[in-house]
Amino acid sequence: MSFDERKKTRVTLLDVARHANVSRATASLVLRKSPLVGSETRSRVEQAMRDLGYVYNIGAARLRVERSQIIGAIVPNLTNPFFAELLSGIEEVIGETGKVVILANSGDRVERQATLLQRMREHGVDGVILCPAARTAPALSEEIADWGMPVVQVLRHISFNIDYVGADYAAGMRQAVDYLASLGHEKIAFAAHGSVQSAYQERVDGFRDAMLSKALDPGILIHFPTQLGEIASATHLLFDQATRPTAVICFNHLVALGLAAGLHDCGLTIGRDLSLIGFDDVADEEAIRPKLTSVSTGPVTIGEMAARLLLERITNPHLPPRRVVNETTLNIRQSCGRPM
Amino acid sequence: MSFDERKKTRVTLLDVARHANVSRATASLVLRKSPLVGSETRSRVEQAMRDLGYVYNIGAARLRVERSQIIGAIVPNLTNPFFAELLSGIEEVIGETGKVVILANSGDRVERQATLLQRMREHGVDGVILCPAARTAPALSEEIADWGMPVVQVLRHISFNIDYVGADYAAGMRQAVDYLASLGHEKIAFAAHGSVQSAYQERVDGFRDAMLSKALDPGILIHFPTQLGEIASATHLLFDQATRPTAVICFNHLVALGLAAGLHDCGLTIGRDLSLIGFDDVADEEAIRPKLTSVSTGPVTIGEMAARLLLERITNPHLPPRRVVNETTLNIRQSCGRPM
DNA sequence: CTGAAAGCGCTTACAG
DNA sequence: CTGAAAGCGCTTACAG
Repeated sequence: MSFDERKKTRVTLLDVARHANVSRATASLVLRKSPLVGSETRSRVEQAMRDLGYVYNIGAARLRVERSQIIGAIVPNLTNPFFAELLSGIEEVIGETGKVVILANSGDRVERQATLLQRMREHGVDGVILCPAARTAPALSEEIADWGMPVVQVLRHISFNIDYVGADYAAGMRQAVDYLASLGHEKIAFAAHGSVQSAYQERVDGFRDAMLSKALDPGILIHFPTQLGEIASATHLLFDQATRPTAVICFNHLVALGLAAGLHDCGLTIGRDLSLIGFDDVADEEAIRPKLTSVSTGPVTIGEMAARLLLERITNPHLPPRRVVNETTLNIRQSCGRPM
Repeated sequence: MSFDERKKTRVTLLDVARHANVSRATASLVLRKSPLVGSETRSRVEQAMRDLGYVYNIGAARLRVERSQIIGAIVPNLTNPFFAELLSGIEEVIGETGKVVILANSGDRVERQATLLQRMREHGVDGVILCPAARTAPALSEEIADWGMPVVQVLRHISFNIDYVGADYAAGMRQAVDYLASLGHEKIAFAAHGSVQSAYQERVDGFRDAMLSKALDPGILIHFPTQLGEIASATHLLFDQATRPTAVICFNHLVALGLAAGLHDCGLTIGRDLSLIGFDDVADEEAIRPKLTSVSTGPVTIGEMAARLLLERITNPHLPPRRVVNETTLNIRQSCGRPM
């Protein structure tokens, strides 16, 4: 059968019904597994579907029923393995329910994010999981409420009126600082990175608070370039400070990777000349030598939780907004030692 | 306005038309930017859309018109950064056209892949980019043809009847072998990994052919565990062979990462005690020390090309099947030296 | 440039 | 358990 012939012979539910000698209504009931239809009839209809090669048309069904079976996911960066793991968690639990996820990359840009949200509304998504771009106006939450669109924020948040799933970044910083302090470190730097948003702020504030509570100076805060390739060659920034740090806590795994390389290039031995703690604990941390001690935030789990929360929100839109803050754990490996 | 009130007040094209004092047909023409409608009328309608907060319903439009504006993408593994980069290329070019991509993870399992394809058909996707799961029956290509569904295969192929975009893995192997041979290596191992599919076969065959054409023994072929964490601890396999290799070519960047770590654990220095060449050249290669010499396959570019090919296929279904095979390049960095 | 009408493929009361 | 009918929100000839 040629492509064109096929077009006009698309088989519909009515065709199936006729083939099975039932009404279209009955065929529809079979499709949706209603108990109203007898087993003999049911199997006759199912056989007809197979015979004719029937394909359910979700789009047509959606027109009648308020459910598209499509979920949107918007992340600021697809290339970052951290977000890839997040997505994998999301796709896993959404996929299990038979729904489908539309993926989009905002590039951390607000205008593009607006376009994507609009596009998703046009596709009638049942809800979206959004990692808001940096500098997203908090007013977006009111728009979202006006639209009546179920949304959960992941990793970053712009409003308390919308569900949120993230990690306890501040606690993670405390674990890192406490551990380094227990080894005797007092001059601890924070190696920041990327755009300023809630997760950034919580990490920076968490670092400062943790340092202050140990009566240490939280003043060594350095911002590293965005591109992984440039981080290594910016390592010297660590040593251009008024006080030279004996340990560094990294904003995320990209910075950790970059600095691990950069320190090697400087001829320094990690864990001896300088202690290094990573953040996020993506798969790589195990593969670097020395193995990186790192604060784990569990991106896959966060993705799964966000997906579950969204599904609940969809079935029950009137729930009060919830916040799920995942615990962090410090995985102690080989990149920290006592200060020299 | 509450959630429930909103539901019943959904604004339709007819509402817009009435508000703007035109017919529904005219409003529809404005929507699709037809030149048939006068500029004064057009702006009146556009104003009405804004006033009423109209949202275009793609699903409804699709019912009339054969185009869902949805593209499917099926990959065997989301967590692998290589596929994340591929996806980012796909999303980029599909997104530019205003279309949307449905993402799904087959887990490299044939049955799950079948479910996903079915689900995508039900959603009426305009086409799908498929990286076929290992052991996919070639007969799938006939099913796809029967469905009349535009498909392009990426990275792996199961049939010559379907468009394909990949990389010239064999040429990449030749570049790697030639380079090592030029340094004087004769005992070169191939560190394989993962499931057997076309890309696997092409790499293995490419390695063997390249070795034979240099009159070298292609017999040192070792299969490493799937999980990144286990590769490092399996490094000893390299030295359990009848002839001890002086260089290793890795199947992909995961193996390269794992072996780089494992060799370090064995107290060996890469580039001196053993030369190592990576494959795929994901961002990490630059961040490892020593920097890994690696064959680049350009996953982002492949994703972009696959997306473009699919768009062409959709607009012109009768084109003969095409094969786009991307060139590979050898990025020489620091992980290879002369044999000891 | 505009209006009235048919139809895309489904679901959902409603009456039997 | 089944049939006839209305309707979801759009597009597309067709006639003006």
